[in-house]
Amino acid sequence: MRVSLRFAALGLLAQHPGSGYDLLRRFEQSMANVWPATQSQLYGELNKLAADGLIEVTDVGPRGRKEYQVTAAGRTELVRWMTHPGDDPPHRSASLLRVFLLGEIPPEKARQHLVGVAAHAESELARLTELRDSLTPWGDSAAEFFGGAALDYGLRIAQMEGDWARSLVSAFDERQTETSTVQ
Amino acid sequence: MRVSLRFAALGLLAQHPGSGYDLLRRFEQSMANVWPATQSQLYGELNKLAADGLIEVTDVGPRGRKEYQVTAAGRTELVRWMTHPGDDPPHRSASLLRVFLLGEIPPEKARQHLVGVAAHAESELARLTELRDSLTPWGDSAAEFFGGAALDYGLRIAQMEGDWARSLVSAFDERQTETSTVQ
DNA sequence: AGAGGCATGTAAGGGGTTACATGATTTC
DNA sequence: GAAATCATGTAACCCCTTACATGCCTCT
Repeated sequence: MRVSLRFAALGLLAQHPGSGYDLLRRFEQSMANVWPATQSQLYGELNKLAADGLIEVTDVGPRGRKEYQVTAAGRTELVRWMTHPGDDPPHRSASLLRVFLLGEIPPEKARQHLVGVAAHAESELARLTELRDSLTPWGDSAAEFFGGAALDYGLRIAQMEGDWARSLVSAFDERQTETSTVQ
Repeated sequence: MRVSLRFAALGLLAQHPGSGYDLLRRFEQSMANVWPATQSQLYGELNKLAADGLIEVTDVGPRGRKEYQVTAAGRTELVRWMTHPGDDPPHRSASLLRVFLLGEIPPEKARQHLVGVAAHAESELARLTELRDSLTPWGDSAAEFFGGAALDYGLRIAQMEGDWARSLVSAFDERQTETSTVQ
């Protein structure tokens, strides 16, 4: 059983109970960079989780609002998933695919693309740095600690991607001058 | 129109014509780390690409083998996709999701998991280093250059992930001693 | 009374995986 | 002749996205 939105939702509910609507906003805010989810999908998954007994409705409020809470079975299942990796969906990166195929387009455009990748990495780095600095520095719960760790991962990726793209542009330019002088 | 296997297949065919069967092996070998694809999906996509006129059958061999080749329209479409990013599927990382939710499992298990992440990064680094060193060093075509660049990206990711996981373990240990002494 | 937010749901379609199915050709 | 490999395809199922649909509650 693959399924990761399942565990994303289960995990967020484990951090704090709430309704689908509540959860949706938490997906948009804290989790958007790790595991984005749409409204439609989320409601469906919550019903499945409830049907499987991993979460339960503890209260029904105005407008049919359902307050969800993780059950004991749900916690067990969450721990099981978290401590048993190996069944994750494979990584796919469209941006890396582009680079892989960059030899198939005119060199000029290829170079241009790489410069764009570097620029994008820099803006991501800026965005995430700003996000980190805007975070409440007094938070020291476990959830905030690991949320910060995930953010740090993003920052390191952005940094690395910028370094990589810039070094690639250099290597590309060297390569181009080489081949043109050989001819 | 999202669709990336489409362009992965189109791009590989642009590098070199061949049959679905040929392509499948190239997916398993050179492209497995960038954009994995299954046999089933690939044959379906090739038929769609042919129906859309982006590739064409140039020859039919034994066992109904179809030799495919990229058309002019296909090249145009490939260049368009590569130079116009922005419609890529969102990034989802199950392993990062696990870290994000690590506060929901017992600290001991959380730490254990992080150590495992560091170990995995190290073995990935070793695997990719070996792969790089086994590559034909005399290759200097554009495709090989950019293939090497993609591989370098993977190496940098592995390196970064190891650094990150190790620093996280340190921070986690500090945090644990802090809270235990405060009590 | 109307606007905006709260709250949940369904339907259609695309992309991906697994499993099943079939047959031709080459190799030993 | 048997086994391995070549070669393509179909069917069922799951995950995700977009769009549509519906109604309630609060605030002004």
